[in-house]
Amino acid sequence: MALIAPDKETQIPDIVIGRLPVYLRALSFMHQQGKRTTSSSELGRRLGISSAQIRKDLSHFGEFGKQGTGYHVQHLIKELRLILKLDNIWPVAVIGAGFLGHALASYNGFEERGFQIRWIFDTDPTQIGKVINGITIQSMNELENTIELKHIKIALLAVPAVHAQSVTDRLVDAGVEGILNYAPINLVVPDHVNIGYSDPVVQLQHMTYYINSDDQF
Amino acid sequence: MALIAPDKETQIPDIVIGRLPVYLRALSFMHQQGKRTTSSSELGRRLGISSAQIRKDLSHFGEFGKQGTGYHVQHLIKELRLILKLDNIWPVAVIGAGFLGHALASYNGFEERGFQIRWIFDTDPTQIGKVINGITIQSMNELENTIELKHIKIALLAVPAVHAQSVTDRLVDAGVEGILNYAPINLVVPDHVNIGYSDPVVQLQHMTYYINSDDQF
DNA sequence: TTAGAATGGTGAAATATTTCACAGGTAGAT
DNA sequence: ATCTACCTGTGAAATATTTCACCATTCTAA
Repeated sequence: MALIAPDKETQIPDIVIGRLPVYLRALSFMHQQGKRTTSSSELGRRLGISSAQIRKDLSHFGEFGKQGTGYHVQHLIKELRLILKLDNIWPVAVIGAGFLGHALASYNGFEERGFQIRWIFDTDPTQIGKVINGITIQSMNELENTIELKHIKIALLAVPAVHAQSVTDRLVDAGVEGILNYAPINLVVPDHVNIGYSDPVVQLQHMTYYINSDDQF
Repeated sequence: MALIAPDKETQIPDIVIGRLPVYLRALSFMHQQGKRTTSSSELGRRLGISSAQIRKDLSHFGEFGKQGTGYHVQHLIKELRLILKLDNIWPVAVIGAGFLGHALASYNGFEERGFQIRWIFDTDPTQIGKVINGITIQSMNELENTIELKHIKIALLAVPAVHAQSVTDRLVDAGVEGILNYAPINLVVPDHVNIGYSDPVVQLQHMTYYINSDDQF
């Protein structure tokens, strides 16, 4: 009956959301360099994106710039962090303590960007109990208990492809809502669970389409 | 003068190219499972993509299916490999022998999908000469020479963010045309160079937008 | 004070991408 | 033979996304 759609699902496009972390990363870089302000055109130049797109993207969330001046770097960073729910540190679990799991647990770039690796799980009895970067490798037997007890929402999945789906099912059942999957396989999950994929081969295969393989060698 | 555009830049959308490796991965999985044929709807169900999209995507390259029957898995795999130029193995260099470089060099999933890690470079004198998975770590001093001599086209960039751009410039000058960048920074490269990004934090920050951080803890 | 250059926000237009829906075509069961 | 259930490939329609183009505003310098 309403003349205007009552609560029209004014959803912000996912593709827009996906660019925000990239903007945030570039802005943080600028901030580190001591830059106080920037503009959509400068940001766009750095990222290979049109200035109009940046302005349009940001306009979904409010008005953060000033005409003639541009954006205050620190302020925009703060706003983006808020939008992306990065105002608190997200505790993260790594599943799988192979080479990749080790690399992830050893990487110190998470904390300043909103995440902290706090748990590592593995099945291998010879790995369990070892300490990586201050974190003790736990048995997969403790997976569900720990997730539920600690309210773990985010996991990095670094197990062999054959186990990826079954481990995912366990994570989801226990309450995990975001999984970054490093196994080269597509995961099936309920709608409310967010999956990110990181398969280097998929990205390389995308590139090779555009590269001429000169058969000389 | 031609009535019909002579050679109209009938470019296939990049977004389509980007899905082909995912199709290929799923088809290879099916093949491993012993499946001989599949259909766009089955594939779509597995990947969370509409069947129409899969058919439309493939139709850019030819007619690979049969009405009523679907697609012959092995045949479609072969066609996709050809399209993506995966009929030969691409030799790949890893730049940076930290934890991540180690993990990449140690990963044995590249070869069966078209790539082989053949070189690893690092600046650290205590690392140079060490062998990872059969590959000897070389000095960055040899970077340009080796790239030119071996016609290296693809590199995995696993160096600290502060060095990522300068190393990229060196790679590009030496002839590399595809870079998968693991550093959390945007790279500026000439048009003919393909860049892929792999920054776990960017993907996690994308997810957190959709996850409720119940402040209970 | 004014002129000029730079910039953000934003409807409207232009493109790009996805989905629809259907004309064939296939295979298996009866 | 015929019926039924499935398929693909595809033009057309529907959506989604990006770009355009311009007004209002801000800052700097003369």
